[in-house]
Amino acid sequence: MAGSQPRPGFEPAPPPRPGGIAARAAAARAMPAPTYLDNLNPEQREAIVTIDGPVLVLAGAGTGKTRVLTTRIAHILATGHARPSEILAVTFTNKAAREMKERIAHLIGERVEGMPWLGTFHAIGTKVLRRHAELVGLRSDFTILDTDDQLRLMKQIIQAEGIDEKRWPARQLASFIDTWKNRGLDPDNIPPLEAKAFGNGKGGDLYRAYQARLKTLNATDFGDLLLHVIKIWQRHPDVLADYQRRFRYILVDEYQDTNVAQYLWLRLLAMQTKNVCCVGDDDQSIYGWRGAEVDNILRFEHDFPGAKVIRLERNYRSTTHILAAASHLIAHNESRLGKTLFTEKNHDDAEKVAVASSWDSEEEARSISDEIERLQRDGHKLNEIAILVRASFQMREFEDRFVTLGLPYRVVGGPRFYERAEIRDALAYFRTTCQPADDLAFERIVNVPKRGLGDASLQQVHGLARARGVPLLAAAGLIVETEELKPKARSSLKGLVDSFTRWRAQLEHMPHTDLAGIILDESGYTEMWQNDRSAEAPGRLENLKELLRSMEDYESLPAFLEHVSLVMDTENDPSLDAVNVMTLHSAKGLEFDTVFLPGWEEGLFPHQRALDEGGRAGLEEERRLAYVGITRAKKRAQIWFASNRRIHGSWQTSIPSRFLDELPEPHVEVIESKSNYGGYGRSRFDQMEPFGSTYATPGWQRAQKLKAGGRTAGGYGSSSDDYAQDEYDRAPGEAQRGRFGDAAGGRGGGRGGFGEAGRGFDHDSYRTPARDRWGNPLREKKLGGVIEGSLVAKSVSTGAATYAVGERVFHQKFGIGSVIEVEGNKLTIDFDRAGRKRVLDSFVTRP
DNA sequence: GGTCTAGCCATTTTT
DNA sequence: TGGCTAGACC
Repeated sequence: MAGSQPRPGFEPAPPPRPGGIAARAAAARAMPAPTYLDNLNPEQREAIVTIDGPVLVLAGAGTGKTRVLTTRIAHILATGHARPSEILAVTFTNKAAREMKERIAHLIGERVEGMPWLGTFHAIGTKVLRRHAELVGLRSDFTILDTDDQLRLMKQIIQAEGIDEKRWPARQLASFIDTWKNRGLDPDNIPPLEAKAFGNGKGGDLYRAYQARLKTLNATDFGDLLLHVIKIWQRHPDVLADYQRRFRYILVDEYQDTNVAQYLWLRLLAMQTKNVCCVGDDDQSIYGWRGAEVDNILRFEHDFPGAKVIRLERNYRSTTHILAAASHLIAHNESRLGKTLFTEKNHDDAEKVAVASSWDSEEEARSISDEIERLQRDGHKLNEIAILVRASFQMREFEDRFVTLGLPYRVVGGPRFYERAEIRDALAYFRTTCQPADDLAFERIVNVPKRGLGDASLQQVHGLARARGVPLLAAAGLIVETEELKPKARSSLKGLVDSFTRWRAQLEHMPHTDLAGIILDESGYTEMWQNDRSAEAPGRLENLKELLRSMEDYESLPAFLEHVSLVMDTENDPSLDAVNVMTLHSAKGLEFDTVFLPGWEEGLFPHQRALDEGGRAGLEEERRLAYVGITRAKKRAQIWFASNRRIHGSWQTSIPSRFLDELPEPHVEVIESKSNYGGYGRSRFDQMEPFGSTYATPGWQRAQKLKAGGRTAGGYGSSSDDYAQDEYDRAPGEAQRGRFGDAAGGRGGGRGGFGEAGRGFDHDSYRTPARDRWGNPLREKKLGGVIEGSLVAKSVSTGAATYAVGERVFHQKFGIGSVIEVEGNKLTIDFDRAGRKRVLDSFVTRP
């Protein structure tokens, strides 16, 4: 798990006696009766009890996947087949790992503490890599760069290669390299054609240069956490054998999301014992675009001959209608292993899956929030309601609406705590303190707060660092002893260098939380935000406090930094009752009583780009996304589409998603539009050109139906865009109304009018004005990048030339002069025009 | 070295 | 439409 400290050495497991008498006896004492096997269905039980040999568990949505995984672990432990430290359990997200830990703890008690190898691929990769870092030319205290650092590094490399940054943006290179790493390719074995596809054929070289830079920085990116480990295992069979022996049982969650690198990683480990259990659902593979290989799951039986495949199809989550809708839809996909979910519960009185339309996206937001208020009045918890969108821009209208209504909501996903500028700045200070060689961190904060250290000064430091082959901080330490920099820059840089020296000295002697506070205060960083008059400054200070608080859970600053680089998520406050707003992607694995699925329109869902770039495979992945969306619902699912949507600022007429017609009639109820605009397409309907008509046709039929029934309702004022009207609508005392059609008629019941508009508005707990989210995101400070091939670089001699007293030398800034004194690499020179100066030898040349 | 403005681009996201 | 970036300008 993340947060683990690098441990020196590798403790090999004592002689294993799987299922031995002693082991069983010990287990029997701790675990008198295996109650954990109660209340399981036959398939689940089989998936749990079949512990030897390869097993693939195809677990449909809501079939108890996590339960199987955790119980399986409990079973392995209880039967004495392995000890906690001999089980490797891999997940994709920290959240999943955390949940699994909790649930195992619940099952078997405290012994979960002894499961050191339960974690994400990356956390486990880090742990392995720290033990063997030297085998790939790193030190065990390497840093893990995040995407922001990577990008800056790539920018520097692109510049250094003299490539036009505009034509070849660093982002694109980052995505190339990411893709290569996902596929387990290092610079030496990328396909030549791909290597040439970037930067005038220099793609491969840039990748190589990037890796080289990482090594000198003693750093890795996320991909390396897997790749380096694969390399180590491939090149050092003895090391691999150690791990193969250690991990008697391997479990993998969300197997459909593994990429090639992760697959290779797993295969190396599992080769020996073959006790590998992969749990996944090919129908929920929605991460193909970031390298996930559905093939891994489709090929499992081929890769592990004799594998047992167990299907979990008994669904415990949703009603018959919801399951039928989802199943019918997903059956339109061709590449799948095939599963059919069913439920044994009787849902006679359950609601059918609702399909509704609106005139535009604004009305969609209004209608859905009306419906949510209705549910709330009927006693439903907001926490049990979710709005799942395809793309995050769709959230805005909902947020606006919720703010207007004072309806509590939370955005799940979104910008994360550790990605906020102030948090990253603070972390950069801590990183530089712990890791004086962390140039990227140093660069980030060298002029934050402003210290008058701009590009020009930084270039000097960079030039020297490169010439000497030392980190920036060290170079800064050297340069401030000279007169290279302007006096102002020099003294402020000296101040910073001295501070870091001081903080570093305190690292050992002071509680790390105290030190962190001192660093932020002494550096002037806290003060910078205190003096900032902008609206977000208080929030940022609060975030910094929160950062210091969260540090208390870790034993040292380095331990905390490791945690941060691997765990980028923050928990939402579940105690607050609020509507959940998120993308379909981030909804995977969650469930809610009621799910709203807005924006089912061609081009948005399925997304045009998925179709353009992915063809049929792209369409199928979109369909799986739809499947994921529907199966999140326990009791109620409502699908919406708007006839008009604003895209990139201009209004566009849209066609209902083809997925709508892939739903089964008997389980779907078409809901009348409440809008007095007339539901789908009164006027627009006739205007619509059959563009993309092959796709449009199916949706057409649905559109006709909706048109037929779409104009009836229209409560008063429901169509008003007018804010005042809106508030008026909210006056109490409106009569009962039917389920959907007249929801807008008045939001009377529960919430009053004006006075309560802000009720439950807790600024700390959920997002307030939508502006905050969209108008004020993480503005990063721009720091001077590295300038290669600049004037400075030219004036820097590469070797450490030595000069003799009396020798004539040339300095870029001060001109010609005579060496007066030589003290190591520091020269005192009488310049003909500039007078006597102390400079570093690498800044002068022989004329 | 900081601020202003024109031009570009615009799914999905974890580690 | 609007947010972000790079480069011009003060």
